[in-house]
Amino acid sequence: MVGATDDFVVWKDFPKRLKILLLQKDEASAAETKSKLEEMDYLVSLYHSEEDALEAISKDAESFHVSIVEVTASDSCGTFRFLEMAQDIPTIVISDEHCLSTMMKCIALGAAEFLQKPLSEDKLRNIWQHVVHKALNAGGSVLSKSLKPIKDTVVSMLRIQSETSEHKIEEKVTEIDGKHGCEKTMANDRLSAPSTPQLERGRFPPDREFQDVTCCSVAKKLLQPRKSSSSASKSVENTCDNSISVANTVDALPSKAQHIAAEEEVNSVDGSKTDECSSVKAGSLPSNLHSVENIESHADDVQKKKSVLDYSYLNGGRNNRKKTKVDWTPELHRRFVQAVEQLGIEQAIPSKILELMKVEGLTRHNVASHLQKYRMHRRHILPKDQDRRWQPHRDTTARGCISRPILAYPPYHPNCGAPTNQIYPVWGHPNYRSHGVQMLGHAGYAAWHPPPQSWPWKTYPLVRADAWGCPVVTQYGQYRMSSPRSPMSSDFDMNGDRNEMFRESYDLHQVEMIDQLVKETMSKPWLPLPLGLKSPSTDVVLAELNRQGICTVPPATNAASPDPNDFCG
DNA sequence: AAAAGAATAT
DNA sequence: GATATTCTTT
Repeated sequence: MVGATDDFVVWKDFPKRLKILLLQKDEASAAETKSKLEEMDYLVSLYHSEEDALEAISKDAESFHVSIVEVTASDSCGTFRFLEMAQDIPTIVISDEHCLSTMMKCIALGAAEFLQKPLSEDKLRNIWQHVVHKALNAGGSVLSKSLKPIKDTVVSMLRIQSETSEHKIEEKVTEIDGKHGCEKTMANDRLSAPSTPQLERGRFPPDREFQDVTCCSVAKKLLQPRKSSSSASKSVENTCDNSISVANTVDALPSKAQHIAAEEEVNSVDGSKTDECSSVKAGSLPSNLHSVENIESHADDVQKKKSVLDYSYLNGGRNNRKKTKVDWTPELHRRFVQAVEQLGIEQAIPSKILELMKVEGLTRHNVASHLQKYRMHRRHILPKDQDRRWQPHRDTTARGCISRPILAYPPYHPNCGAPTNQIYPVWGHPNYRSHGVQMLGHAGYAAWHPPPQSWPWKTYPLVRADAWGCPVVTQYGQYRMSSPRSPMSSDFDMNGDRNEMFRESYDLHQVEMIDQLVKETMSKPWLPLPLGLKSPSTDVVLAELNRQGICTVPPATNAASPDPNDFCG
């Protein structure tokens, strides 16, 4: 729990005592604004000149949560300058002006909002939203002291809400503002603007999807399930419906009984458990599969990332009686396999698997069905593999494969913490293609993503984690003579950025061992290759020789080359 | 009765 | 072919 390590400070009566910098030259109206704000329990520091205001900011960036500055026809430059300088503080511009270009300029310079005078109470009251917005957008490391409690507060409130509604927090948050009795959306991590249509703030990173949520109706519209495409995009795009998401923590999942009770219901008739659109949900589940905490630690990431196990079924709400198919995405399958491995073959029964998987909304039937397929597939695949596995690769007497640690692993690691496919990561099939699911999990798992229409356990090129927990090295992808790196690391490279997480948790020891194995093998070419090591194909050898400037090859070299497709002799 | 597993339907 | 559903067995 992230919150457990950090000090989790909740702002009890937020937004009271929010610190506001007020920059207004006209003394009379400044006093008026100030008193209005103070009535709402905001703490106001009034300045009459940009210099003073800027100085105050520069002295201590933490002094203010939000600033309100007035722009006038006669002096807009000062305001612009302030906006430029005060990029770190949400700034609301107020004005008598109705000049569109002035408004534009202010917004372009980063103003959070442009409010036209006279300032109504409502307009002022809601300025806190900008602070929340800021707090949620600030990355964890950048989060200032003054914003931290606000973020914590928001998280806390959302958590309460989520618990109340018995829902996982998803990435869309509605009903933040009960006062207006309408739904505001935090879709893509933003709060809608308080009072006037809000333009995208120039200071936000440009990669954010522009989503101009300006009023309740729009927000609601955005949250409408897209009914027409129930089968087309069943996977991750929608959140207003039943979702199979990770029941991440015990507290998020009140009781096992409830979980099991819920199991068979989620997809059935009554949607009462899942009051979908008003639910508070948090996506962004990186590999560790936590939910609420991610609001804290990844609030800035929340917007784009989709829960890896966010199986959102269109139309899955109360009206839809038809069960929707479970999309056994790689992540879901990975959890399945992990559960199966953890249980061992004898104990791997649907109910237990389901329990271990901790995937909300998934039913025992779903698991049973998948298990059936899984077993059938295994039955089909395994005999071959076993043959292959025990088939001697040339001469195994000299370099028995069994003595190689990497080649002979205990078939099953109960509760070892790291699932076998984490220890023996595999990577994607060259044809690997994610169908729209952003793989946030362990990169090793990413490779479990079955290439379309195929099961993952038979397609990855390097290491095959046995479906029942006995990973077997079957084939090395590329053998590079010039750089005797571990074949794993060479494949890392091909895997791009997914490797970051992978690298992190991958057991370096294994890599070293393989590295050593490869080195040894290369240094003693007269010995037979250990099982799992494959001699380089003719093409690779020729290419490498060519690369090294050797263009003529004696015929004998060619003749000795094995069939590139035959990895085990 | 409930769960698992197999067979069958979609 | 993948998954749901139904049937049969435990």
